[in-house]
Amino acid sequence: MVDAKYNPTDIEAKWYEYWLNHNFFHSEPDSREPYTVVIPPPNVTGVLHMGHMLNNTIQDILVRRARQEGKNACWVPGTDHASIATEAKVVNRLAQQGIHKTDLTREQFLEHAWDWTREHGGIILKQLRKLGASCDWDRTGFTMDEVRSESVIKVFCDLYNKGLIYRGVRMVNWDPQALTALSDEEVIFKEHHGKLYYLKYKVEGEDNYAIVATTRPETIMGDTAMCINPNNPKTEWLRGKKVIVPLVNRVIPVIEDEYVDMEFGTGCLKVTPAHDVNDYMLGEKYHLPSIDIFNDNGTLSEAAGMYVGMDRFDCRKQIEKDLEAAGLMEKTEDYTNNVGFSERTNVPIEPKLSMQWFLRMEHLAKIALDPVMNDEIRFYPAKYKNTYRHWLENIKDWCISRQLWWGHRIPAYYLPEGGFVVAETVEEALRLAKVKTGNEALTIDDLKQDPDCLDTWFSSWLWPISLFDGIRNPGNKEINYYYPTADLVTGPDIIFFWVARMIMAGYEYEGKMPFSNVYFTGIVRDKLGRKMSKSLGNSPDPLELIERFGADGVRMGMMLSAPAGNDILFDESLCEQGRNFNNKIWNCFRLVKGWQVADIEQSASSKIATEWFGARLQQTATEMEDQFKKYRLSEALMGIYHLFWDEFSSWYLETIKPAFGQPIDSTTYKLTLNYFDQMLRLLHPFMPFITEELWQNLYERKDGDTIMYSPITDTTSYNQSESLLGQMEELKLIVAGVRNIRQQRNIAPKEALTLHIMGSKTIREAEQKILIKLCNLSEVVNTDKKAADAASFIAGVTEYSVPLDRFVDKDEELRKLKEELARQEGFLRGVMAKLGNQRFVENAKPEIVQRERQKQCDAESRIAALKESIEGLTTK
RNA sequence: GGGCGAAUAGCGCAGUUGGUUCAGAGCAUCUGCCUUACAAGCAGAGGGUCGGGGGUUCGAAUCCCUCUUCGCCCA
Repeated sequence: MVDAKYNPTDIEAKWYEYWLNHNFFHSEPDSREPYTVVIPPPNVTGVLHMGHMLNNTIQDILVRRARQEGKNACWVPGTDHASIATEAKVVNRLAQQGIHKTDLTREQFLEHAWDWTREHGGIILKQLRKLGASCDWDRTGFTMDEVRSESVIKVFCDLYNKGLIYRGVRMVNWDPQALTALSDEEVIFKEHHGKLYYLKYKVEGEDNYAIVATTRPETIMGDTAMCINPNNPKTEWLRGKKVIVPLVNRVIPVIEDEYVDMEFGTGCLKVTPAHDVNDYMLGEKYHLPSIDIFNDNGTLSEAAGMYVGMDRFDCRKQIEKDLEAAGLMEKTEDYTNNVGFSERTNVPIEPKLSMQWFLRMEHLAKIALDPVMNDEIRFYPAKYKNTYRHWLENIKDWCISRQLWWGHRIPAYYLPEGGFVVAETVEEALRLAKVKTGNEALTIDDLKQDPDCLDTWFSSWLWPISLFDGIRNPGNKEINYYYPTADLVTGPDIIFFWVARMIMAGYEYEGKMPFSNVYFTGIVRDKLGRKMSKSLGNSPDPLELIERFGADGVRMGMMLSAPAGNDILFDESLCEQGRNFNNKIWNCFRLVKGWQVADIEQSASSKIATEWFGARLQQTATEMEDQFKKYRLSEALMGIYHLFWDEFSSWYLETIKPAFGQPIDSTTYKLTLNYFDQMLRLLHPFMPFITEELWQNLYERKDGDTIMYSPITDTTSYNQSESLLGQMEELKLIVAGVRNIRQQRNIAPKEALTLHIMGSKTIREAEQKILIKLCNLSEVVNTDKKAADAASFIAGVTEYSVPLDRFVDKDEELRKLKEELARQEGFLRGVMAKLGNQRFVENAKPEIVQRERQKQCDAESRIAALKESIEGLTTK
């Protein structure tokens, strides 16, 4: 223990291994109160980014704190299979090897996907260990492992049998790159700067044109009607007519519907039922034909009849030219609109009619709304309740099928004679098929399983249940013990994707909420407020940060300015602050453990200091308890930070510190170690490594001891000694006053000063000793008469002065006194105005009025003292 | 276009039911210090009238209205 600087690297590795070797993170059901957290599963092949750092630091803090509170804490880690993202990566890798996905069988492709998962999988979980995450690694789950997969299939069948899952043709969000449908939640709307094209539709049998404004001229091949608003006088002339689609020369009817926005464009809307959600609804309503002009990959299909095989955006450019050449384009305008992009592949979504599986949401939304609205499940911050309600009240059915192979294959089996059955196994499917068809000759080979797989979120929503095998084995020991989980820590961006759906699944399958509290973290941004992204290159490498500042330092950096729900503007200097704090703790430890201890009597000043700090520590512990309850983690951290650095290091240690070469009395020493121990425990959830290191070295410990299971300070018996705390605060003010005088007059710390206490104020001798020590005073004297050349200050309601002789600058002193006098008089005027207001005295609560009278009293005595001093200086 | 939220010190934030000198702590800034644990440190200082306007009240950062600006979600 000689290093003047704290070196985290070795220490962190050492203790993490120690914790693992002793199985300290592992939980089994027992008689203690459970405290369960399930990790928001990151993508199995992802790598750690700053968002994970924040999120997992918070979880670890909560879990470690719960452990110290004597709960049976269980933090279950795991990953999800990230259907689209992983499949895309595997497809890319195959492409580099010259292999096309369609060249492979499903089984061959999945073998490649599993290879990929084995190669890249779980890196992120290893990285979390560097952060100090105290996950129960034995319980690591994966959405595609056996337990989770069977759970997903079982739930699908169950919901199907309940009539909540159906198959149907709907307009879905199609990702032409990933070649799959997406749910509404996976579409991100972005501003797109494009053009508004004004196309000329010739009116059949007339020499007139109707003008249609559109952002997507390439879809005209799919037009099957033109629509006007029946209330619009400008378009009235088109009523009942037919128009001719430009270039295509198809004759389409003009229909009328109030849906059309009269203000937009020309008031004429082209209707393309196959390629626009709203047009689709019009198509349904008026029984319009639907012409699907796109292939799955976004190129023009045979049905378009023109531009076949051309990409949709190339086609837009080409058709613009062709329309102009044909004189059918009136004009174009610059136009900005919102276009949906795929969350995963970032290509523009193509609305597409297709056959998909859907989950009805009405029932699930209903059971999920109330628990949040009535605070059975609490959101932090609570403002997200509104967002949540709004979504649930406007919910649409969930498209759960994906045209992918990497995922849980939909357990629907099509029959040779049409129709299908849904079953957990193919054997069961065959049985059902025989019943359904009455055909006993059917074999498994006759059944064709649906090729699609399920949305990844369809497995994630079961996570808090499936991790404890509650779907396959309802009522098992683990699910009974660990469910519902306590806290969920996640980002508000997945409130619909995940949080809401977990609540639905929780009530549907367990009849209980999946968690009691949801802590929504902010988004980690750079210090300019930009989102961290690979393309901007503004995201630091978390592991490199840990190398530079230590995991504890980075954890503290993340927490320092991360109140729940607020974005954090990440700046490395925050980690630096964390590292500095570690260093401070380290050096305090060196100081304290370096003392010689002797069996001598405790000094009166040390007695006061130890009593004061004991009360102060209790106070902070109590405040932290309250802040943890409110999930105000940054404030809890700030509380212990302030206690350790300012109160303990700067005040307490300076007060009890023995003179150079002198030993410390054993009473004070023992208490100091005890305080140190208690503070390390309070700090441990935030900074697990350094606290374990120092805790282990504070006293003799034996193998198997750990701070992880050391209870935090018990505050139940806390009897906050107001007077003890108040007295010390007053002493601090006096010390600050003297130091200020030194500073302003440039008096060296070595120069001993005298302190005069004016008036009748008495300071106990032990307290005087503290003043003498901290201010380097030669003596403290009570006096009525102030020395002529003295600097003075007011602490509380008492005036103190320091005779200065040669140091004093009389004019400067006078100026300061007068300034202070003016301030006090102004304050008194305010108070008097209040007290002079009869309505205040009559209406305000008595204690408020009393408080004002006290203020008046204090101000008057301060003013008197100041006047006296001014007079002393001027008359001399 | 619909909904939600925010605006307090240079910066990012706290401020519970209106009432203690209620305008706060952190970082940053400035000044002086290598004082025998720590310069990754010690000691001290300055800085905002609470986005603008109006109202309720004895009293408003806090409640109401309005305007402005910004953010998020949804369409």
